[in-house]
Amino acid sequence: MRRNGRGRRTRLLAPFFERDALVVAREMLGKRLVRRTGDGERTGRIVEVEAYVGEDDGACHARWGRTPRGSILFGPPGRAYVFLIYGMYHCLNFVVEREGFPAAILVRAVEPLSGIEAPTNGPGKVCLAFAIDRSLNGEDTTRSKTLWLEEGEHEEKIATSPRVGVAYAGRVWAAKPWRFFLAGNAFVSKARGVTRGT
DNA sequence: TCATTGATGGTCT
DNA sequence: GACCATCAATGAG
Repeated sequence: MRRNGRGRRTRLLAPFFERDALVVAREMLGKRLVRRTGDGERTGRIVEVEAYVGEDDGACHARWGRTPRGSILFGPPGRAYVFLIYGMYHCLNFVVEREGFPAAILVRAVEPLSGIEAPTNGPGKVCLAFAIDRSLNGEDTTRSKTLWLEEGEHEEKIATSPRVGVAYAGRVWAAKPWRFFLAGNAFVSKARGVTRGT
């Protein structure tokens, strides 16, 4: 477990998130996702993410501008963006880049470390296993007592592929290699056709 | 192994 | 009214 000089685990703060989305996406791999509830603490290593970048990105929820749902994306970095998808699952993102520029990193898969009993190899399953729903939308993870990221490492190589489930975004945006995952990690999602990367 | 489908409700034009 | 950053179950080959 990575700890700072006083033996505490090190939380990721605004400067980490307030950078180029693709850089943050890569660096989020291996970091520790922490969720604290009345049931105790659940933690896991992030092994797969996707980047959604700007109003021009045909797959980003900011593509219509500042709609009620997407307004969180325009806010300060480090906040959680949680939305309901297909009427029954939630997706967890971390808002990145400077305030005013809409971008977020989707957490697609996690390797369980503690307190986890359900599978976490997919964005909907991560939210189920970590008890994450829309009540956490807008949560400031740089200060939150219930949801945040901590420092962490990985030795695996980083692989990339197009993002999953965004064919509607058009040829250009759907083809962007903005899915990042740890090559060979058993907890990466089993999305068809895009599980192999470089 | 691969492709297809149903569940289910919020959010968009 | 159509669509969707998902998932598990189903059935064909």
